Amino acid sequence: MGEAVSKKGEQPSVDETNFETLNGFTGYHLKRATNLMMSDLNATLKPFELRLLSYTALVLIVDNPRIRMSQLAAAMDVERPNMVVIVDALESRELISRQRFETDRRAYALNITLAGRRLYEKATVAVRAHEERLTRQLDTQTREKVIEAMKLIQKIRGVAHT
Amino acid sequence: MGEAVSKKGEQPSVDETNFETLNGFTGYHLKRATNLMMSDLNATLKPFELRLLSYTALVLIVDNPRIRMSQLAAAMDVERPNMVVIVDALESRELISRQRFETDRRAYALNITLAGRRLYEKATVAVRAHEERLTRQLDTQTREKVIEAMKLIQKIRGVAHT
DNA sequence: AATATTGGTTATCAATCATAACTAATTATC
DNA sequence: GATAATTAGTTATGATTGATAACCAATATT
Repeated sequence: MGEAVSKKGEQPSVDETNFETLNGFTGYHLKRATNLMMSDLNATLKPFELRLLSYTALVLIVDNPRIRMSQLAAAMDVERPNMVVIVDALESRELISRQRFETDRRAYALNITLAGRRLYEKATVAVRAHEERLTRQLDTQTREKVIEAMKLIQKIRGVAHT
Repeated sequence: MGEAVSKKGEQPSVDETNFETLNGFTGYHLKRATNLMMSDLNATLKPFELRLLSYTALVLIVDNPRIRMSQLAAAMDVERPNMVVIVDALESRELISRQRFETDRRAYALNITLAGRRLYEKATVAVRAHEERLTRQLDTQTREKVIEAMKLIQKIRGVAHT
């Protein structure tokens, strides 16, 4: 990206790219920073054989014992069919357990297993380090301000629509 | 979405999801806000039959007359083969033109056409409105601070690696 | 001149994400 | 209390996106 080497003195100076217009867009910067963070996060999770979505599922199951698959899917903004694959993978590694609800025998109660909790703990240490690494250059106040701003953006109802 | 309720003495209380841990992560908020913005942006661009990447290509070609495809691909962090499809589509709509370089006859100089510029202008008005709509709740100072923060994050060299 | 490299292309493949349709169980309706 | 409608989870499938390998033509390197 970005910094190109000034090779030769050609006429149209083909070597440097002008990002003028894009630089004016908040969304542009947001997307690029997010891409970087997500890529780094995935690399961070790889040693645990977790990916963004499977780790997120783990976290939500830890924080929400006996959560249902559909609730988890809604919380993660993932289609239910895709949630099945994620949950299947976690269960086959015995990181979580499925248990029928007695009150509603269609649904499963998802719970973390002991192994799951251990992996969660270790992965979360790594994730916090990753977060610290990538936001180190921001002072605490800035970090909070950024989070507040992101929350405000999320409050918007999609105005333009599909 | 959900505010966590730590009500006690209830049953599983399946209705509210606890996002405690995720809420502590900057990357989580960044990703959600970005997803929302990108989704809204795509909806914004749809009337112009443009998508994130094709619009970005248009912008960069406007700002960088005679840019090469490979330079464009590098600027957009897109693999060259995928760049071809984007450029093909724009060219077949006669929004841009390909022209061989005399100095290097392997490469194409990409230029905006008149129709391309007109579409660019219209689309950019819509994009600016979209930006304004989604960041209206942030005062100017906050907006700048956010952009600065995103730039800082992008400065980081990916520490964890593939 | 022979070789390596670069710009662009084609074909292909893997990963991601969404949709339709199905079952079993529950809830709603009459 | 039977029937219809809805919900939870699942299966199969399809569309879209993004990445890789191999190739041709032109330039650069030695």
